[in-house]
Amino acid sequence: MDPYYELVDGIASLLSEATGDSRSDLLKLIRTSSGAKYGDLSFPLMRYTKQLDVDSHDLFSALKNKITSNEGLSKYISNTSLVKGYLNITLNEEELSREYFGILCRSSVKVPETKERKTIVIEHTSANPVHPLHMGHARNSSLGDTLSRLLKARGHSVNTRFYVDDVGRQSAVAALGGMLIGVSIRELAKKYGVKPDWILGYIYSMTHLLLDISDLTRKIGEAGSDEEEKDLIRRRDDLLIDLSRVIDNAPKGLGDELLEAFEKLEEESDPFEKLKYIMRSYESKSDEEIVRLIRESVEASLEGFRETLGLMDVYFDDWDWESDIVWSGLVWIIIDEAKRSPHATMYKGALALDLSETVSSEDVARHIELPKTIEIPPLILVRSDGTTLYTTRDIAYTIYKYEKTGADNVINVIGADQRLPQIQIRLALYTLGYEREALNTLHYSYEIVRLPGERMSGRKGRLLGLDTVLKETFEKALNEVAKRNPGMSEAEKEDIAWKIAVGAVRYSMISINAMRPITYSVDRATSFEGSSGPYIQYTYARANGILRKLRGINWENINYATAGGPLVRDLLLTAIRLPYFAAKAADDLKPELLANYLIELSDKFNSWYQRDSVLQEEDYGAKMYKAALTLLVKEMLGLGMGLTGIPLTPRM
RNA sequence: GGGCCCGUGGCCUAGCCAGGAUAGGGCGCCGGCCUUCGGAGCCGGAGACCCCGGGUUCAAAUCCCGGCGGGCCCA
Repeated sequence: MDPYYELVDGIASLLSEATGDSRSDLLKLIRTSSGAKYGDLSFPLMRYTKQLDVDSHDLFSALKNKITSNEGLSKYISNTSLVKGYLNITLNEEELSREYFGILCRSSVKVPETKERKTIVIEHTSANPVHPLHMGHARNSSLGDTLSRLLKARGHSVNTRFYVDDVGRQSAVAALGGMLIGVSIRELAKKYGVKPDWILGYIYSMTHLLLDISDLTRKIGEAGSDEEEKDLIRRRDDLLIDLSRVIDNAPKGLGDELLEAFEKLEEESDPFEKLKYIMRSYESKSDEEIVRLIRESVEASLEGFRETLGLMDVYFDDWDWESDIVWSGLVWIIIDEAKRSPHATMYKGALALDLSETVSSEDVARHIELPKTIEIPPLILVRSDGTTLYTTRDIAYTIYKYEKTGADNVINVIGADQRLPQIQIRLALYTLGYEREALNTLHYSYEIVRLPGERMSGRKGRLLGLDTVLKETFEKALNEVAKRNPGMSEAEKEDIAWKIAVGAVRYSMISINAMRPITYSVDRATSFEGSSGPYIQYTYARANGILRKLRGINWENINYATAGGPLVRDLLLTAIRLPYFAAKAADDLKPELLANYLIELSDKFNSWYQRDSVLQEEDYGAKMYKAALTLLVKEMLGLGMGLTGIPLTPRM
């Protein structure tokens, strides 16, 4: 276990005994002020002097007694004082140094494991295969992957899943486009030298626009009034502009191929009938050729996703195809259960589930964040034409996740714009008797990533691709690395530049509270200075550089009195708190806590380092202390970087 | 029209859930630090009615109510 974590936890226990409040409540009240001015740990007594009706001096001495008479705790504490109503605890830096240096010498630093281990499914990214990944997905992946790393480190058993959205109109549109060109996505990718997910993205956007344009052209012919006709023509012109932009962005020749084939299709048959046929036969798995076509093109796109996510160091345990959930019959089992349910109803002519009773249940109100007064309309499960809705498939999928893994909790990392349907899904689960699944499923929502001025739209070809951002950042990083390391091999420079690019992007995505919308600025997110991933990586590299030159630490000859220097002491205490904050970041599902802490630790190391030389230290024992402290910082930074997916950079 | 989220120096952001001691950082701006443990850094400075108005409290950036502004969702 982690000594600092144990120490704070132990103090909270003692305070709990004295005040009668729970240990976890008191844990929240203990402040870890890093400025040594007010003590290293402080606890406001005011609320309890009133609550317990005691004098603050009496309360203070009682608490002080409890703490100092506890042997396990008191050895780490050098002083307790009462200042302005606060109980201030000063930690014993020498004792803590000994403890942590001992850990470094024997093994390695770790996140303290929880006593309540759980099996947790994290579904994240789950991007639609018809668009290449954009910066919104980068936020999703970075959050989801960091949460999974944190929870694993905390001792939970974590299973990560990607839900492949291959059922519905969008993949059918993409398939239609692919069908028209008549060459597989993989071959097109090879032919044009472009990643398959981008090829499919272009084909989807173009086909989608061609369909809309075709539809408008028909409507223009049938327009009843001049006014209506004008409006339709204007709308069509807009789409034509969008189309020409997408064609310009796509590899040269691809647009022409598709345009030609689409015109031929329009002459020969109705594209919309064709599309409907594709949709229906895929969902019912009735046409082998269609199934093969969609599966193949989606799989090709996923290959592109894996390549990008691999660069980001994001991997999944399982890939679930939406079509498999449909074909397995699970969706229809749910629909049957719904039909038999007393809450079954008809809404707008379709089978729906009445959620009103569930909404008013107290059990639900405690676990699911419901809007205050909103009326939740009945949830439609099957369209009047017999096809299912994605929410219905999502209900089945949620149940599937629990069945497949025996999970205690499911965390779905999904954009905040999906809030309402996500609430409906959980309410529907509860209504159908899947209470456990409903109450233990969390929608981990995050706000959108916007481009300055507009929303990203894959359909219109307006998106900032993750591949594009990574490549740009990589180029910028490579330039910097080359400047600083003229003698280094190209391969090593590139390897380092990729690490920097990933560090920059991942940090920029997790360091900001998920509820805050991000207006994306390439400059800011790919900055290598100030609060940034590369700043942390740079600090790590510097610490590593010192250790490389030191060639080993003599653990027997450390002068622990060195711990008393103000900069050294502050750095030490900041370093040893990292596992504690990592545990908190995991428990609160707040990666940004750890990201910010890594910056704080880096700041303190850099300040110290600038003023207090390790290698030039003349006193041997002091030099060894500083060496061990440098190693401690390096190990703590490395631990935190590993948890946030910021690649380790021994050199850069 | 209704619901959800956000509002902290010019810009970005931490703190808000769990009220408590001079509101932390970063970018940008101004002035310093390369006879070297890596300047992607360090030191110093200017810059904040914590969106507004009420309320609760010994104490409010933080909690409650009412506005305003922006985003998202539903209609």
